[in-house]
Amino acid sequence: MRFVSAEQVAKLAGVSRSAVSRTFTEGASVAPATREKVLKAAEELGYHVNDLARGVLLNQSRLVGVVATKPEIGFRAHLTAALTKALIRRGSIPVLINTGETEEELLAAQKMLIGHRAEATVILSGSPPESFFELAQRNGQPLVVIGRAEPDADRVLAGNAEASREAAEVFISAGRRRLAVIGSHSATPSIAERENAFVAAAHAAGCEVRIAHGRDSDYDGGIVAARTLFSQGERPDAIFCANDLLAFGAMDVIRQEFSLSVPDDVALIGFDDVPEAAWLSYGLTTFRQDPAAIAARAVMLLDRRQQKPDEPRACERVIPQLVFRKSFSRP
Amino acid sequence: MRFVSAEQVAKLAGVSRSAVSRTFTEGASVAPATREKVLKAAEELGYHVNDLARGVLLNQSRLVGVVATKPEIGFRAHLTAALTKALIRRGSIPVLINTGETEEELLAAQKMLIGHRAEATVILSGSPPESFFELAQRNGQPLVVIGRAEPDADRVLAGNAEASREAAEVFISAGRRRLAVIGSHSATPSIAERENAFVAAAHAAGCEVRIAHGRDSDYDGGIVAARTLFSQGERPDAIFCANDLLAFGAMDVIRQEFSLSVPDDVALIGFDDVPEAAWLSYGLTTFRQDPAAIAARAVMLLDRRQQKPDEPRACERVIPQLVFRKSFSRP
DNA sequence: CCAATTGCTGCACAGCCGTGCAGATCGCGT
DNA sequence: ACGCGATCTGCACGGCTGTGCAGCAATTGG
Repeated sequence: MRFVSAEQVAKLAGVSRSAVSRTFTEGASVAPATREKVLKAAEELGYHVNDLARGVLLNQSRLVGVVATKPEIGFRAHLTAALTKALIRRGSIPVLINTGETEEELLAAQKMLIGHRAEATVILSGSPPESFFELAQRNGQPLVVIGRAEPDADRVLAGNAEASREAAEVFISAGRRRLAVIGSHSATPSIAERENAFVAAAHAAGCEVRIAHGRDSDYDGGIVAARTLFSQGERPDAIFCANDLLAFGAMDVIRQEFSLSVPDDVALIGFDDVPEAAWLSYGLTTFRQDPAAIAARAVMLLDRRQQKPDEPRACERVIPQLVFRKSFSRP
Repeated sequence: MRFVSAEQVAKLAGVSRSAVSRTFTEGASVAPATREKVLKAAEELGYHVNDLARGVLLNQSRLVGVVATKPEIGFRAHLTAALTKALIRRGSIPVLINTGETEEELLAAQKMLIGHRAEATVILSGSPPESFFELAQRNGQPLVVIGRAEPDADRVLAGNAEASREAAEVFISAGRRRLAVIGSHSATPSIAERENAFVAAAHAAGCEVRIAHGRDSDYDGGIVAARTLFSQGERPDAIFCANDLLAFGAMDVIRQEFSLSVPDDVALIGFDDVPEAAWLSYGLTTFRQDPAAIAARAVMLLDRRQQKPDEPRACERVIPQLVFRKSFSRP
């Protein structure tokens, strides 16, 4: 199987190979007539520029790595989808690196990206080892990190701290005093930040906060965290969950296992506003994060970095907005 | 920014460039001693084989396109994740083509894949236009289609018909007679097949079936379909939903808006067994599809096709299995 | 000790493209 | 008619790699 080469197109069109190349190169100088001839011949033969060869020459491809653990879960799924779509619109080729549990797989994938001279890498989640950043640095791979304060890379951050503080405030001003927060043992930096900021804000207002952790930041995590909160100690009347999945698990346990009412007995606030939050069974009050907006910022940072490689690291902020639903009404 | 080239490694190691190339080429003949020298020099300089140049020569890259619409939704999210993981394990580079709504975007993405000499393309969903298959065919791009009986490509199919028939049978043998099925107007081939097979099986058993459609095959689709089913005409006592999301929407409407009981008043069976099906609020009886198994079959087909390009098209089947939960108990 | 085989190595070429440079063509003003 | 500038074209080079082929050293067998 051989692909059509520019040589063949040139021959058919009766021009030199350079003319063909220039026809398909942005901003090159070709006479409209030859351009026309070339395009016709290319169409006839089914010619496609060999981006590999082009990449060899320019020493860069249009690949952009998207690194995520469990990209099928919760908000990350939406973020991944939004990001790939934005990248395609930009003319890039999104490579989804679904890093399993092992570090080797991640590093192997990174080497593939470097081998293919990827343009940049976007990190959605997971905590890559130091060597990851080192390798990227060493090979001039621009990095964009989402939701994590990595100082050596451009980053897009959500206002986790601000939002979490707001959660504490609205709970307290609604008269709730027995606060709790649900996080996880395998917390990403975002999850941890939300938990800590909530606790700090509550303390600042003179409120104690019970803390419960699931194993992961998912539905099951919410289940076990809520069970511990309600089976021992003083029962909370307001819980801030570090993401929506945790909140769904908690809500189900509260209602079904402890027969308590949400929001009357217990108020709940989640984070992310995944579509399930609006489902009739849940009606979760939560902080909305717009995946498309975050993706757009990430792409913007990419563009900036490509145009001015030596600019200092930048940081974009996206502010989550509290959406009120049934699980906790506006005070 | 220049990357390290084999030339430089060769110089440092005191060997020819060929030796370097052979060191990094599977199955090439190099003396252990030189190999060692080369590896050491490569390590020191931070050398990575330029896969682009390699690709130019071999006329192929290790990119594999993964085409999906709305890859963040429901079962597709899990399938996408499983597939990318399997591809990475295989040493391929998964490129996630998130086709927006427009056909142009899809075709543009396909051209990028061809331009980069992608090894193959896997289609998860969506209905690519005829020209898509034509272009792939013309450029020798192997195609693997999941969940769709495209005759011109290798394919992985779920036993939609068998499962749907089973759904009808268990409903009927449990004494349910007022059957209904929920599908969608923008049905994928899988969704349509499930709907049709269920209706056919019920008819064969002498049962009428009411049919309701949502706009899309998602939660909102289930909502509107259930509303039409219960606000007019004879109310069904058993509903087969073409996927789990439709079932969740239907279940919420049945319980919350019509105050009926699931499964006492209405039994529900879904399809896919996404994790939400096991959530306490739903407990959905549904057909399990294992994303990892499907992904493994797809990768197997890829391997086969690469080794024997002229083999006739193959078709792998994966059988979904009915998982009983609260929404409908085993008769 | 010599011949034959084996195992490596380096040369040179092929694979496909973008682009600087020099030459060719063309239009235009005088 | 002629000179000049502008526009386009083709040549040749460079970018990085894999591999056939011939040569070389080393090992083995007699």
